Amino acid sequence: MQNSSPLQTVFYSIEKAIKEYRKYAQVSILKHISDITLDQTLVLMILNETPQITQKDIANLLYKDNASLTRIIELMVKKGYLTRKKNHTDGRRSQLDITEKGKATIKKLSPVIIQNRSTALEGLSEDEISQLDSLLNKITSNCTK
Amino acid sequence: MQNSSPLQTVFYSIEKAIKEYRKYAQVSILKHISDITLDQTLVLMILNETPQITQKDIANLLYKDNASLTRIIELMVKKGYLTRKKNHTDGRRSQLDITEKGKATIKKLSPVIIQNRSTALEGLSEDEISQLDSLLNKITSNCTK
DNA sequence: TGCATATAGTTGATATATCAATTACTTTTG
DNA sequence: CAAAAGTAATTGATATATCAACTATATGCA
Repeated sequence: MQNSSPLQTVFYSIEKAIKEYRKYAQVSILKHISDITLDQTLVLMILNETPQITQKDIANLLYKDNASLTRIIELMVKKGYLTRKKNHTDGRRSQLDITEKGKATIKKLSPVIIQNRSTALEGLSEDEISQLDSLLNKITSNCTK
Repeated sequence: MQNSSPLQTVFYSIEKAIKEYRKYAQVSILKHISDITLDQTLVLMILNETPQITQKDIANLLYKDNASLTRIIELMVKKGYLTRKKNHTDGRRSQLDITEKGKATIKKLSPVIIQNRSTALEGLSEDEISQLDSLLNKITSNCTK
């Protein structure tokens, strides 16, 4: 890795892989629902599994900034996927609830997401996937300590 | 991989790794130069190696949209890292030239970028890095065909 | 209790991502 | 050569990323 060229490093491969996956996933989502993004879909799925979760924790799960989450949620409320009100026991929190439209969307898109992932991982064995995961986690940990 | 949970997939590890790397790299760049981003630095380095390159090709190298590149270049011109004029032989192209400020920046930041990468890859063998690369490329190829 | 500190979320400013439409120019081809 | 097709870059619109400052509320501890 003593290549001083700005390119040809594994970081470009990482960028490329995640961008192509996101692009592919977005296109495949849009074949079913025309006004939702991949991230918004993931927010729906997370809320569906963990209804009491805070925006902060959703942000952490998706590796997003709180500010980004605020705006993503805003759009989702505006488009009728969610409602937002204050939490009774803790006035700082928002209580996010999935609307009927949101529920229908989850039903429609969950299998799409699963299918996308499995397409993207075609030809990789379980061992390879777990090694990939572990190598990536090493990089993450090198960058965060 | 038959987990229907939106989380716990390798895609999150990919996102996380690249985001943490970019964050780490950006912080380390800002210790040396206060008004430049990682992407802008990479544009400088690419231009330095390939002075005649088009914006389109820079965009392809960095996996960015042409529109993004236009705006990144705009900011770099505004901040005095580059100049832009029309190419004589092909009027559609821009001729981008690195200013003295840009050259000084490359000199200062090239070793920083290399150091960042090597820190991020600490503890990974060459074999592991090339396996990581190859697994990521499989994902990319699954998503693009 | 009462203040310091911590936490959840918002807002502003700026940078980037993405798609579609458009401009300006070039190349191809009939 | 002229029209058609292709290419490089820009622009507009919208979504997201990121940092810093801020608001509102909650909690810890003297």
